[in-house]
Amino acid sequence: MLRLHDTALGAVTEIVPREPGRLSIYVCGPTVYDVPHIGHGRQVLVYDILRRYLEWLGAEVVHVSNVTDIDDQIIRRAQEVGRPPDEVARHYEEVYWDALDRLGVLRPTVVPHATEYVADMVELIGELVARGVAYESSDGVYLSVEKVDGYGQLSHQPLQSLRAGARVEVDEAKRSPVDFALWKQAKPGEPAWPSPWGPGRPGWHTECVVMSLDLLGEDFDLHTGGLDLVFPHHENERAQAMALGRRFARHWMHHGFVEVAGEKMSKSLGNFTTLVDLLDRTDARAYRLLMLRSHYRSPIEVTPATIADAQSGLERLDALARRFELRVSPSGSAAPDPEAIERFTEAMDNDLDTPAAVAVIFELLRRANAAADAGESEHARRLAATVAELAGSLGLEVGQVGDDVDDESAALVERRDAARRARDFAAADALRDELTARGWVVEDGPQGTSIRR
RNA sequence: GGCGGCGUGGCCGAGUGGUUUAGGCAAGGGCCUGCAAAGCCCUCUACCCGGGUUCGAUUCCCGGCGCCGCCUCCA
Repeated sequence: MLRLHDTALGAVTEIVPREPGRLSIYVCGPTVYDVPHIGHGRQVLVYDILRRYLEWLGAEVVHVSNVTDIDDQIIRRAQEVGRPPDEVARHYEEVYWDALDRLGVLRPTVVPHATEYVADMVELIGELVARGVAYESSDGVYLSVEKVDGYGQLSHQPLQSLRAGARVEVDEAKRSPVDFALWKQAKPGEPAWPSPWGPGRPGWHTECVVMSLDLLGEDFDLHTGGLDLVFPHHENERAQAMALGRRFARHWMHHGFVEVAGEKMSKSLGNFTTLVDLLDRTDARAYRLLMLRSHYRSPIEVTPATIADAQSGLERLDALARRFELRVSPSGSAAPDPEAIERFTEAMDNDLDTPAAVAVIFELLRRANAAADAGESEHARRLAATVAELAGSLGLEVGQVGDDVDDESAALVERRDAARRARDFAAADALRDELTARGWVVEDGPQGTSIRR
């Protein structure tokens, strides 16, 4: 049974789904005003790994992830580049999905957009106003945080401590500095939708409430996002649902940050690498393995050194796949090792302890090679198949398609084999150098020379 | 100031009140190989500091030091 760290609870707890065998998950998606950085890459990998693992266990996963396509940042960016906001949003959303496809991340089951839900949001805000929890002000509508019992319980920030927080800006329009905007009246030139409070746009915290409840229903299983969304975003979502007396997420899960030199990577610090840049120079699987090797709640350093480290590990997996001619295939092709499967699921069930799960995979890898060296081919095959099965359950595909060998290189391989048969090692070494110069890695096996990139 | 987290071997990174060890990368030695590569075997073996609890603490408690995150832009 899967156990996860629940942010509201502050502890690891058993995840009991609303409906047995069916997990409803809402993942806070991107605001599409800029290119995604590798921190976003970590986010989507964390939830891709969770989803794939659940599906591998046999659960049905309904994975909803929103796109915020109207927001202050998008408007600002649109003004900077002199384009309409919707065009800016469409552009960056396209960049986002392209990057995710390259990362090998599954698309969500449903992708709602904020702009598709404005009418529903207006309705929800209206209910909050009718209940006296929200109020209209000079520039929009705000939620009166004091009126929500239990505000601060998700982030463990008592209201008093928030009031004391010196960073809260005093805003004339708000009755209390901790109140937050549900509806923002449009300034001239800004995109606007009709509402009882004048033309404008919804505040950020409302869309996820409306969309998650609409697509997953009350009491859905899991709401997730980055640690920085705990407060205020998720706290404020929760406040709206509670103010309406609607059951919201059963569990909350938050992941840690990608760091650079010990500091959080973020747009505001400007210390980010874009996901596209990373993918241009790194095997996407190496990035996934790098993420898998640390726990999802821990900070992680992404540097050329840590990526190279993961790449080396990945190469061992690929070498195993070559040795056993493994192909990524649906489970069942070879009977996996039950004891290893058990240790693997034990690790994963323990709050997604992927480092321990990866350790199981690498131990199997070593044992598979050792068994093959000892001539125990059946046993070795079984272990190797388990490696492919378990790695695959985390979205780590080993044994991908072979390299296309051009005719000239193939001819060089043949000449090298001939030279080696003739024990003309000087010629064989020269041919190897030639192949190396063409970018091939040359390996001699029992069946002769083989090359790969 | 409030709340939360972290400090493990050359590096990354799990975990545990003691007895057998995470795992990966790197390094060194060996086996294999015509030489390599790949693979296997071996070695390097640690828990920030001080106090407490305990027969015994890296693991629990208290204090300290250092680092990080959130406190309404943020994955």
